[in-house]
Amino acid sequence: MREEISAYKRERILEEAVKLFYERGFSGTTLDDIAGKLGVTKPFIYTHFRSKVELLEAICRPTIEMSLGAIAEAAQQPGTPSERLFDGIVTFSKVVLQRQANIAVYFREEKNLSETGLAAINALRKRFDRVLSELLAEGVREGEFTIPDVRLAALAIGGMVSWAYTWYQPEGRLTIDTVGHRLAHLALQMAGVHSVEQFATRV
Amino acid sequence: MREEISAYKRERILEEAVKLFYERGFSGTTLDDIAGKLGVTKPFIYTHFRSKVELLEAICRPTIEMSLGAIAEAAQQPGTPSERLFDGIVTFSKVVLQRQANIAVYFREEKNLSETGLAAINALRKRFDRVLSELLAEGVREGEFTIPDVRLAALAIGGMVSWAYTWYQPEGRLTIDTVGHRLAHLALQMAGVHSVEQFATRV
DNA sequence: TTCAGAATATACTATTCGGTAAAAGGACAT
DNA sequence: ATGTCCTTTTACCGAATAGTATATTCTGAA
Repeated sequence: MREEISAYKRERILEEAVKLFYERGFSGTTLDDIAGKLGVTKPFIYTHFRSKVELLEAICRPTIEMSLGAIAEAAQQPGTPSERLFDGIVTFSKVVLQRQANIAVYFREEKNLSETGLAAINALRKRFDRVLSELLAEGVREGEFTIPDVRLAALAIGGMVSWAYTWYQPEGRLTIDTVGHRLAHLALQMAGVHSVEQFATRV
Repeated sequence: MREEISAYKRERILEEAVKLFYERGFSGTTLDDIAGKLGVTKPFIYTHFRSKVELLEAICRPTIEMSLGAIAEAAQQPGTPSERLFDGIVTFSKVVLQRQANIAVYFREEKNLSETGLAAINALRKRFDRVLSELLAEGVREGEFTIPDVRLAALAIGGMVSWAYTWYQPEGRLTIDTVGHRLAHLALQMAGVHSVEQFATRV
């Protein structure tokens, strides 16, 4: 019970912090700013986080973990490589767009992470690239994909999706699901899949 | 003569600034750091730039202008849409990778720009997206491309290429030209071009 | 040699802001 | 009511650093 309340407060701090970091940047946001928006004071934040940088890590790390999780889970699902790639990109896109602010803060403020925090996150990203490359390679082996450079293609697909944090507008013409499906579709085209049409309305 | 020397010094400052901003971030870099690396003092920098933010703008703006220029020039060249898209992506990739640090600093430190500086750059980016979208639309009209959502495809292609600043390693296995050609190739696949092979060794 | 004017440095200010020690407030059991 | 423990605040420090006012040095002309 006590823990639940504490966890809730922690979440509220994170929510406000990511919002402000997203709008004004990490160094453009004061701990007093965050506290002020929450109607509390700065030392209150220090009862939940050791430092400003730890706050940043708490924003970035779980989000990158979710990104990796999205691809990794889809990759080990049953189904053809095309199906798994499609589903993986859809769910990965969902993470990127639902947690747009977290993703943006991570990519922008990476340099402000602690050395250990950055190392941990970098390891996750490496795994992300490996899982995606492996999935592409499997598709090539099974004759579904035509990809001259699998590692580069993985980076290209990952980039295409990650990049969405820079342009997606929640109030715009496209829903998160729509963007996810269209990006997944484009990923299959990049992979040289012939019968892409069948995925048009999938999931 | 006086002006040339002054321009040269200005360039040296910019060179060192972009390097340090790239390595340590904008707010992680002191004007004294930059001056120190150059063997001069802080007020010296102020004889060439009004403020730290102006320095940042001088790093970002010309680079974004070059990106736009790369696509815009290729788009109005003679040739089929496929050829123009291919060439445009190759030269755009070149800008991104040759000016990797500038691009990275821009995307990371955008929030630190002045309101007017940001507005100017945003206008350039809008034009970039429009030019690329228009090129894709033309390819669709002429039957070369198959693209359900042209605007989204433009963002996807732009993102795929821009993203390269996050992973490209100048000392790595791939040259800038190689990456450019492979990304252009992937862009054509995304656009649904059938005979992509003919572009494999183009340029 | 001297003297203007440009180029560059020294030395300083004012402020912002992450972090903390110590006090106050509040809930709850007895 | 009172004492205890947990939560939150008040009040403060010290370091960092963008920007500047003033001094100095250099250069090239006369």
